[in-house]
Amino acid sequence: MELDERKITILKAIVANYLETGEPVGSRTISKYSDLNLSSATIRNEMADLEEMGYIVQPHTSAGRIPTDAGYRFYVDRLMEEKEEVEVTNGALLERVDRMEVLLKQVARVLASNTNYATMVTAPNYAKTVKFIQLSLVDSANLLAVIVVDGNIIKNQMIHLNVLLDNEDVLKFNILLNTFLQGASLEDINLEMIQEMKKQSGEYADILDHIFTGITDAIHEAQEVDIYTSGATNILKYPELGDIEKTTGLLEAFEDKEELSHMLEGTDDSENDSGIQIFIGEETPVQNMKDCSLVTATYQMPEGAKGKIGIIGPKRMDYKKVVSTLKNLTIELDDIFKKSREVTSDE
Amino acid sequence: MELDERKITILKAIVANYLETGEPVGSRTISKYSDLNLSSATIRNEMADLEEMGYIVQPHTSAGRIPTDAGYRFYVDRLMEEKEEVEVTNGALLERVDRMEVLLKQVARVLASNTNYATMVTAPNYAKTVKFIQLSLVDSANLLAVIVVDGNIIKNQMIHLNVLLDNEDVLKFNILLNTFLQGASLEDINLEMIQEMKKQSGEYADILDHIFTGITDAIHEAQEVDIYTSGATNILKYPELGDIEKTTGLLEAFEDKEELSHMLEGTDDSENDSGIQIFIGEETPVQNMKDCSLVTATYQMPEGAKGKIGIIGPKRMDYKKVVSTLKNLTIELDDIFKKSREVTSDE
DNA sequence: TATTAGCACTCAACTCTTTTGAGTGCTAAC
DNA sequence: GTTAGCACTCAAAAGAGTTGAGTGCTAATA
Repeated sequence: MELDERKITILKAIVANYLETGEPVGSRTISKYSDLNLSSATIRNEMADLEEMGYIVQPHTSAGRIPTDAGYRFYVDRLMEEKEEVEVTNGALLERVDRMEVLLKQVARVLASNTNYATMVTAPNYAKTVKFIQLSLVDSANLLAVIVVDGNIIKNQMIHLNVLLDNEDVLKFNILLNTFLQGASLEDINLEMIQEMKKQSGEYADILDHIFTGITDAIHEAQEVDIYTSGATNILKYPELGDIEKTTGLLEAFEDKEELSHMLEGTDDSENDSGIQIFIGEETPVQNMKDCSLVTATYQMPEGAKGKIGIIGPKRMDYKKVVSTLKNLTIELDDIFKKSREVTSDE
Repeated sequence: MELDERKITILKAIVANYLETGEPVGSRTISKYSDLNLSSATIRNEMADLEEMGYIVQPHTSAGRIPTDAGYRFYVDRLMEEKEEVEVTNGALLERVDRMEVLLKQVARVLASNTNYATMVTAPNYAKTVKFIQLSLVDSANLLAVIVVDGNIIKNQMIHLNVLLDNEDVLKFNILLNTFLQGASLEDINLEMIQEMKKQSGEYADILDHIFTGITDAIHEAQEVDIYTSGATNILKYPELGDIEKTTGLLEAFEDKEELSHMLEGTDDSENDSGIQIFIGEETPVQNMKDCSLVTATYQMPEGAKGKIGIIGPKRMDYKKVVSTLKNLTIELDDIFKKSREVTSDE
């Protein structure tokens, strides 16, 4: 059987209507709604064909049709023309904020309240190299290590001492650490390097051990992907997601930040020029989301670092709106990062 | 009417039974369950009295009784004998962790999975004074401000420069800042102080402005109470919380970290020696929780700083278990802090 | 040959009624 | 003061009927 022009028109009408109403779509509705001027009987015949081809199903005999995953997929890939007008919200969407963390939290929050879906945003993942490292003596027992990695991500580590150091000692350590570590990527810092540093530090080798533990801790932490979520409760607004168990599962998945960030990082955006990916139902990378759709976008910083934005909603989410919102948002983000770079001038 | 011994026994039996089953308790159940050896008719008479006194109600005629808020309150205050045996989980409950943040997250998580309620933990709130402040030149355009406040809470702020500074300038600033700010409580830092510093800084007054904005930002942030939550989805396990709307409201309240931490900080623990407080139904400080109970505990650090732990569950939560778990937990926390203090020696 | 009108059929959802059973309050007897 | 007994209540479950949107099929139509 062939998917001719008319069948496509009908499929599109069905999906569009279902996205709007959430109710199974009947033949008579299409007969009136579309400008095909066909009787409901003809539509019925076509619908039977579309069902056979796997694009739509009936929830039960004598009900209208709803799209299958394949139906949504076809709609998203081929039928959905995006809203081309730029959103009015643009510009006012985000206040300018300096701290990355605050900015991303806000992105998640604004996006959730704009779309009424659950949202998540990961911090950009750099190929992290150490840019600056400094130890300071806070008091006689505590040494503070501050590590700045590429992209101005700052990590602190308080190191407890059981020997007395004076400021001169600390200065020496600082020189030693910076000589070795500045510009090193986090993977470069291995046992060998540590051994070498210990050798050069002479009498302070023991303390260095202590310090190193602190620093590697901080580095590990810097490597973890931060993720911010918002709008979890929006999930409850879509009762078609079914029973409480499913909802619970979803919310649990949404609470598990680690799994979420892995999931987002795992999405591959290489082949898609806009950086936007849509996962429908079973296509989602996490079992608990198989009754939902996931839309992800990638934003990019001037340094090349990338972060992800994700939206989880029901399969009948407003894909058009979500995609266009995400596009605008990534553009705006790119803009903010570019501007903030101009202000700070070059490195 | 008087609340005699027998009425108390019956009330206790009713509450205990309802906590266990979640079903309204009938007279026949009590007649068999308790060792009073009274017929159900007698129990019925007593129950009518208890209802009149406001301790129990019938959800509808011809149903058994359930406790009112007053009934729960009486049970909690007078009838509940705590489990005195120490929990087996004690000791293994928490791995030792160095970073406060990680530790508290774990507390929330462990507590949620142990109790099956929603949990939250605030970071200890210090009377914060500046302990150490340092500016460092990360590169020509970026100045990093590191501020350590009492209790070794560290805040960073990256300050973008549009003038060139050399290391000597930075050193001057550092001396200036530390002279003025070290030991100052966060409230002390006011306009007057800033004016005075500007005067002394001479030609750099403009830059200082810039720097100050950064520092006050960081200080503000340090004053915010951090809060960690876990087990939000446990709320969905108790359908007696009623319709989806209530549940949504609850979950939303639970997502709003700011409101939550205000709420917890607002609970007054002065008159209770164990530091544990129980809020039942309407007693809870937040409207959305009026169908739940909230149990809070206070833990204490050797420096005197206090933090709160909160548990939200249905009114028919297992108060005994929750209270004893919280007691053990705060003891264990106190222990961890004491130990970590011993190791780091004194300040 | 494609389209359509017409009709019998299906089935979830709704309403209305009946049944069930746990639980009560009251009264009279112990 | 306690209890047996009984009539009464009412939510919840089960059943019966009604409705209406929607279908598939067939025969007539363009």
